[in-house]
Amino acid sequence: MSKYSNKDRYIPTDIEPKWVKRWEDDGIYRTKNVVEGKKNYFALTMFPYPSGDLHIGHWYAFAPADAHARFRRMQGYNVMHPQGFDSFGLPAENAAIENDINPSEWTWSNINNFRRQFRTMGASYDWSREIVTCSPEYYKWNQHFFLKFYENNLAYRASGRANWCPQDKTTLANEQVKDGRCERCGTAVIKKDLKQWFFRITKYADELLNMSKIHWPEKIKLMQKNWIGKSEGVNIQFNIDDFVPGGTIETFTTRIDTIYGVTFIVLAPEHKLVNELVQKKQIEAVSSYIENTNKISEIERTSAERDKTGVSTGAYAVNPLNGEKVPIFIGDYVLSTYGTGAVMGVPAHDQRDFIFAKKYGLDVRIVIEPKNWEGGNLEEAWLGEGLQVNSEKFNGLPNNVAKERISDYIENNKIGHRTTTYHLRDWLISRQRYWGTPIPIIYCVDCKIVPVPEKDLPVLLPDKVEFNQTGKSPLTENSKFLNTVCPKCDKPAERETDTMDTFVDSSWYHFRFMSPKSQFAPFEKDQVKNWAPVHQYMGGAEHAVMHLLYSRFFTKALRDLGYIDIDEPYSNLVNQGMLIKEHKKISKRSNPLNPDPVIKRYGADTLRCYLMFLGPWEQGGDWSDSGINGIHRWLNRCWSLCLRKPESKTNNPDPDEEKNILRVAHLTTKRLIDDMNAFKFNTSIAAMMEFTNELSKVADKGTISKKVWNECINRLLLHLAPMAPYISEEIWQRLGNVGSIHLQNVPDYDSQYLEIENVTLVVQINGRVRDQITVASGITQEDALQIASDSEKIKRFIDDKDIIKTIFVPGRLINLVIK
RNA sequence: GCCGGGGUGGCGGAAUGGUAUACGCAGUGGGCUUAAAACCCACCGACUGUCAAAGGUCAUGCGAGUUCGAAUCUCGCCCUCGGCACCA
Repeated sequence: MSKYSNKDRYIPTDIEPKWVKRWEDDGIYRTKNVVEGKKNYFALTMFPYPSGDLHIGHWYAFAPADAHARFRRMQGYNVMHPQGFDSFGLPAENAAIENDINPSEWTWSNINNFRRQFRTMGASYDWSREIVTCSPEYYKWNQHFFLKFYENNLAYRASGRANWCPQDKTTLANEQVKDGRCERCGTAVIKKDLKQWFFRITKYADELLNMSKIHWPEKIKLMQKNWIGKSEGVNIQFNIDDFVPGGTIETFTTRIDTIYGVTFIVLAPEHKLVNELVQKKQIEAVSSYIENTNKISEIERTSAERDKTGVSTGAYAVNPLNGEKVPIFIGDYVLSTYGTGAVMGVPAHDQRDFIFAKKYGLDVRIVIEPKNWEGGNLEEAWLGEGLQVNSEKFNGLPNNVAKERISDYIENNKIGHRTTTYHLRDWLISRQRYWGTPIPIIYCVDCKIVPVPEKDLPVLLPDKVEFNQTGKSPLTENSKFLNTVCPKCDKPAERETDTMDTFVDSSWYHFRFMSPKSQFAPFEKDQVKNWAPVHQYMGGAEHAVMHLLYSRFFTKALRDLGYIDIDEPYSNLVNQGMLIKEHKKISKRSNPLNPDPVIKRYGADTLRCYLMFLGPWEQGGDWSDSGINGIHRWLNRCWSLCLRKPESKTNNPDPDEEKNILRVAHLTTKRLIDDMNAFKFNTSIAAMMEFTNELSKVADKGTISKKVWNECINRLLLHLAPMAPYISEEIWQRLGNVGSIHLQNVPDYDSQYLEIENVTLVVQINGRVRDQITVASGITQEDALQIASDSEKIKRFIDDKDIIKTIFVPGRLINLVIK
């Protein structure tokens, strides 16, 4: 028989389920919209897609975020920390195709599973605010916004070459193509000509570049800036009247100062003037070149390492500044989607043009004088600054001055104009898939594009469809859905069968949490006033130029449509890093890490704390199977330390020991508050461990009074509560406290306790530590020098030497510079 | 190629101009136990030194520099992990 009954031991599996139920019954995490005397604080994590199970990556994202939200709650904020499910999307549909199950059933069963597993985690979510994007109550509002966007020219339908994923059989937005591959499945993306729906995000390109109102990691802001890719330059027209009567080729350049160095023009093979320009003897070469271009993959085509190729059209264009005729080529290194789809070739000052010119024996004419140039040929393009040469009346000007003068000249003579181009494209939202929000549009032979009237929303997604994988939306084959009547003329008409990109769902979900049950509006204005913008957003960096960009766009669009009056969705953003295991990526097959056995063995508190302890959250961490033992041992120590029998405490305290333990206690509080504010969970826990180590040292010595001891224990528990909600609550209750620990306030520190009488001063000789002396903390430099030079260890060094300088850092060190 | 994060004991990591290696893991020795687990105590960068110590030297990717003093600041490299990449 064990000395202790189970009642006295820390058995996580006994206490954890009990508290989940109790917290839920008492509704302690239910958030009121307004609480007198408290500031609102909206803590949000990027909501999950409900795949099979809540895996360790979810835990790593959500548990520390929950601890932070709990910490803010205990600091006295009225915290809303909601959770929901981003539940439209391909996996459900793919599961349906593979296993012949209904996507809706599959999704809802996963959601139920997630709900259960989230409860195990002990997160402080307000489940009464849960939202599920695949429910009609939610996606109705996607449709509503679509219609508003359409009315206000923020949504439009256009045909063009769209990114197409042959595996997922749908189009993709530019942001969802990474390295020429589908961001989801990694399949090489091809181009397909299709009529698609777009959101006009480019309207906000400039405003999206302004990030003065968001406190986000520099990295994310930079990624967005690069993605938007603003560049200022000039569109200039080259006359091609000899070949196309009255025609011109417009090229975009950021280097108009190099206009006199143009020795050729290159058009993208898709450029609309190619057919008109191509000369008889070049027809065959040009068409076979275009054919080849269409054959190669997008990855290959956009690879920078690839040879630059092209073919002459046989036509010439006239440089409007010097009247020179230059040959026109087509080449696939010129992209039809950027600028005007045509570039002026300046081999002397652009490396790509240089390579192209060398390959096809074209002239290289220097117009900006390179540094140390002696008139010889170039080995590579000169990209630096310099004075204009070979540039007629602009000769001798610094090129950045010439840039402005030449631009003025071009505008005055109406041969072109200053312009700005962006890498950012409009957001393609059509998806040829079933499991998403139906786009609320009807096509009528007479009335053309007709929006579904607001009163007919939601356009419900039909329950049953056939998955024939034709590359068209499965809704196309559901005649009941497809066939309808025109709302305008009542004649038979057809519905749009594409569904929306699921990033539409997540672009405004944070607003829905504010009034999740609202039936007559997507969200209530009053609640937006109470809660927006999200004070603290937390999630992975992989969404930098997808969700986080779309969401900012949506906020600005909704503002302009009068729904809200804020400019940004998320004021503060923190990205967690990646969790790896024993130096390798975690993978279901090769390096698995399933949370379930961990919880069974150690409990959720241990798992939560270990995830926070194993490294700095923002940088990611390395899980070790043995490392978790340390956290479990520590929680066990906390348990026995806090629940010691009162007999072991003394009535004859030692004032010095008490002073010291109170100093450590208050120092722990200071460290904890600072570290939690900075999301440094690892050092927060280390601080608490040091505190428990100190408490252990004095626990049996009988030098601490009951009063001081209890003060320390309470302080420890209140700091532990956000990280380990179960064990702290259990101990709190066993100690006879009334009310949940999670409704208490975090104690502050009192700096009077931090002061100490004596400090250890390091004595250095020439910057090297030679001794340590204990002195009064307020000691003067003179006294410190006296004590230091009396020390035997120091005497050895300074005998027969001169002290030429003394550096004194109060409370830290005294450094003697000797010669 | 460009942009960003990072490189510290056997391992995860701490310290952002002032005692490098906090905290934890692993390891070693001891206690408790019939035994094991658990738990408790002590030690734990390398080299040198000693019966033991005291002490000394070296060490934060590499090389220079600034400073009384550098993991921390500056310059130049190397490695690694992310992101972007023919954007005219």
